[in-house]
Amino acid sequence: MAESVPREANQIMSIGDLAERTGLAVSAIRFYETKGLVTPARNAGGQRRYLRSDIRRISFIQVSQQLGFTIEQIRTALATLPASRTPTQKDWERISRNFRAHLDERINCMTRLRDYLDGCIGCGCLSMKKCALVNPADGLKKYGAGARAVIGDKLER
Amino acid sequence: MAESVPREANQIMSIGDLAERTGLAVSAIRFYETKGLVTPARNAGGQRRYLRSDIRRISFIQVSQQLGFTIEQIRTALATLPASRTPTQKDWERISRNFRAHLDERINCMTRLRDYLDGCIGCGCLSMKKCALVNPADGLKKYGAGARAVIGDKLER
DNA sequence: GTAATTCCTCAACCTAACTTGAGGTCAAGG
DNA sequence: CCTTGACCTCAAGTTAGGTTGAGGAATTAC
Repeated sequence: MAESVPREANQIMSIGDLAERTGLAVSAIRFYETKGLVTPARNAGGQRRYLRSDIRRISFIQVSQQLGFTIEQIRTALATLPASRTPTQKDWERISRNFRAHLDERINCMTRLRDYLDGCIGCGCLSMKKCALVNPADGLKKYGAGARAVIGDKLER
Repeated sequence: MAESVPREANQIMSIGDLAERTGLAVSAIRFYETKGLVTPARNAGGQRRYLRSDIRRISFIQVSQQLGFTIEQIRTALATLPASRTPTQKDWERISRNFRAHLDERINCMTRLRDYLDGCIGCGCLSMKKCALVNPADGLKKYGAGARAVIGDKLER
């Protein structure tokens, strides 16, 4: 009896609904919640209830992940969204622009690397000094404990 | 007394030497060995002995990692090098070209994504259908158990 | 010749980003 | 009402790419 109005019409979804809408696993959505990326309301029985606007939020997370951003970076970006009201298109545009800048940087970095590749790996010197491989901007990857050692100028000969 | 000739002059290095030359941690080089990326000889005492050509091999691994290739992809690439002789410049060029192709693909993918970004996240539709975000070529990332679910065409409305 | 390095192996630990499973509750349909 | 499926929490497992540490042997430096 807790919810008399049909959820769908009321723009309110269960976690299963949201999962189906976004293509994410239910467990992943819960995981994102533990990381502070979404904060759904709860109904009387303690079950999560999402708004339709959360679809966009989750989708943003998905896209960002595909672009290689970490959960933490995404969390930071989402934190700039207004908490008091449903984010507007302008809000999303702002975040989008910001991420695009990061993306531009990464594309430039990869392009530079690609252009150096033959002169680098192919040439027989493999000199990292020229390679500009030194600590690529916001790191394509950063696993493991501690920061990845910077590739310095101590190669070959 | 096992090694009378100075190692350096003999083009033979200890793991520590190689680590210093490449900027990698000793532990990382050993790790790469467990993954089949390098297979150094051993001296009488059981210590690893590397050739000068291994510097290039290790460097290639470093570069490839920075470019976002997985250990397995790198292993596969290195496996195409001749085992019987020291790889020539031609050998490295061939691998390099191959990797460059992958890199091109990734750059294209990211560029496409970047160009869609505003029309995607910013526009208010966030339609993944148009985003081409579906399973980016050779995967920017692939963590966790099992393959990442493909972002299908089931978004928003 | 011996002390200080360096190296060896093997097992355990680390982070990121999730998934899986156990044991139990909630909600919707008939 | 009561069964079935969706949800809940919490703990443990997974993969990639390594690092850290213990306990012991080999080299190098003086």
